[in-house]
Amino acid sequence: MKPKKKILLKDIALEVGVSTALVSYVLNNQKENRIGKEVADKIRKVAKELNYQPNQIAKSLKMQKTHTIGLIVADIANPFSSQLARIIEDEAKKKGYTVIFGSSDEKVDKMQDLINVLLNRQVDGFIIAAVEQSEVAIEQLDTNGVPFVLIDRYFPNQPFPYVAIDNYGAAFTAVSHLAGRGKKKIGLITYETSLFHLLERKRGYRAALLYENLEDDKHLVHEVTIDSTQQDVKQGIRRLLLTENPADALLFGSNTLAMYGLKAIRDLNILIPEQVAVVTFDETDTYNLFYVPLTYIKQPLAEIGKQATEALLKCLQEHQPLTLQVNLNAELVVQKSSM
Amino acid sequence: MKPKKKILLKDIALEVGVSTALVSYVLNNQKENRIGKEVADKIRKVAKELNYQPNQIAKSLKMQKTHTIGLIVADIANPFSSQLARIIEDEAKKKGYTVIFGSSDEKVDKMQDLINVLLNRQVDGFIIAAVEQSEVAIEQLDTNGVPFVLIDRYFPNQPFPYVAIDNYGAAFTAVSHLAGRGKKKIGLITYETSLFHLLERKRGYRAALLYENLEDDKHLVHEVTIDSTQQDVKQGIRRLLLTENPADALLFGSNTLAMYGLKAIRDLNILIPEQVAVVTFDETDTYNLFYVPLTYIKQPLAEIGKQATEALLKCLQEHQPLTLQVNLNAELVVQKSSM
DNA sequence: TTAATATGTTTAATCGTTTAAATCTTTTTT
DNA sequence: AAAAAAGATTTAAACGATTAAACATATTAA
Repeated sequence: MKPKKKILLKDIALEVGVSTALVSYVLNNQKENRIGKEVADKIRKVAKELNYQPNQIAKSLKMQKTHTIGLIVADIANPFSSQLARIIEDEAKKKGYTVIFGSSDEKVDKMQDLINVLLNRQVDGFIIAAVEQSEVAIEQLDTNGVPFVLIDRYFPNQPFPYVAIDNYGAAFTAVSHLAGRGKKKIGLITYETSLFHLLERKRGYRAALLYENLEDDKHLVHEVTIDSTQQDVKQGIRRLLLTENPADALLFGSNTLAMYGLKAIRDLNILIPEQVAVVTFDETDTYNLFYVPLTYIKQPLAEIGKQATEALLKCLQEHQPLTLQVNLNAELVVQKSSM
Repeated sequence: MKPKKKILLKDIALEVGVSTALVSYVLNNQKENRIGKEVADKIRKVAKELNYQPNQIAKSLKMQKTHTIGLIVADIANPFSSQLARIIEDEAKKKGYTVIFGSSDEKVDKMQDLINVLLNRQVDGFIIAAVEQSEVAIEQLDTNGVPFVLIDRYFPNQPFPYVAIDNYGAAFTAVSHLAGRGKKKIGLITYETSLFHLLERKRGYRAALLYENLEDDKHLVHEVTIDSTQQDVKQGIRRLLLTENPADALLFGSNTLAMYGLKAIRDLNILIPEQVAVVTFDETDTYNLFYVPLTYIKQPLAEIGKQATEALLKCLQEHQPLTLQVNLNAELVVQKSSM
């Protein structure tokens, strides 16, 4: 119950009968050749005996490094975010870093707020899934010399480091695949947003339609706001499928959209793939357990998380400038929903 | 590019022409009645102009409080964990705390390691989903006077604070429900573990069988190790369902088990609920999108996360001893899989 | 008028580390 | 034998905040 006394450098110094400086040098393996072998051993022994655990806060203050990185995602409860978080956690731990996270809920001000809080806590760098309208916030980080890597989302005309996928290519491949299966009216359900990665998905979708000589009808695209609900998506499904000339295939722009959309499709008793073929972005367990296994665009989350973390930590440790701008390939996993 | 100079208390003091002490007093609203109105205003104005952001590390060192809590879950990538994480994040933020998380992968040594790392970082307290064999580690926290609250899992014979559900009752209700639907051979797929919450589920299952006058056959229970895979669970499904006298209902002890189990059931072309009724612990979106909506035991995650966080922070802020031991009720959401 | 009190601000120690510079010893070189 | 070099350790100043205690000065009380 009574907080046990924390062992400090001072305690070891006292026990061994030397100065704290010497203890510090020894425990950090510095000035190795200058320090007496016996004293060094004694210090190490006592440190172990007393189970000395350095106070990282004090260390951080002095060293101006916290060995902490800030992770800002849209919503840690979303599997896409939490899977990335797990990878980043592991990668960070390997290098002795810990992760503080926060969810922005796709709101700039929440994101800005998180950045501020984490900066006050002196995180050494950030990994950020940037939200709409957050370019200024990111720019500010950049001008202030705070190291960061963007993941998933990025800004096309900015030199900011990022790791993402080739969203254009992924959407293009998906639509081509559907066209190859004889689909003529391929719909897209996505967000009404200026987020570049989503625009790219739309651009890929359009380009593929053009390439495949398919109709690029405005009515085949349904956009919902980024914080929309089950109902809003259901509305879109109705619009695209319950009409005299319905879409014969659908591409969902995110896992959440697919989630809502599939629920709506099932509730409306529309059959996949007989009545409508379906392809979606992102992978969730759901897609394999759905009554018909779903064709999906599998993002290389492990690769994204790893590259982002590695680059950031390398920058932090070796003081190199961050320059990576990576677009990884996403894999189209073809299952029954688009056959 | 060049790190912009961070504004310190000293800078404000210099600008206003007073001591840092005074600045600190003003910005922390201390000694209010003792401080000259004009100076105070000037200090506040300059602080705002220079956009002063206090260095939390320095503050933490001095105050011996980091306003950070450590969250240890089994795996942040698991929706169960990440949903809890989100709630805890929000609750913590409300009170000005941030969260550092780590995944234990159900391993004691990883958990112990995380505790050590986070303690070194001087987290003020912990929220922990304890793993098997971790009683000693938790006891140690307790004797060292480190505040913590356990979630989901807990130790029955220990006075440690926790927030969990009534696992016995939940399992009992689920099995009763199945019995009420006329099921006679109700199987259980769970982990081979000494984790109390899982034992409670098994106990609830058994008690309900007894209560309903149903056979309590060892062959109806299949246990897999806590780090088992899809294959191991499939094995269990085979054992319980592909036999001359198969189970006519199944209760899954966790979301991961259900995930694996359902995949196996589908792959084996066994029909739910015609051939086997299914109820599972935990909620995931999957369960609603599965070809037949699943009956599941819905844990009040928001309530768990909130109560745990609130209690912990209250303890931290008001220095009250932590005593809560809460078992919340879980709700059985009946859907088609058990009809 | 002097002492006591109230008001406003500063001084300086502190939190637990790190580390450049100083100090003291011993050994080597000349 | 003195000077220089090498070896071992300590001193003391940081890091950026907080805060008890000290210090002025102005006001009130006696």
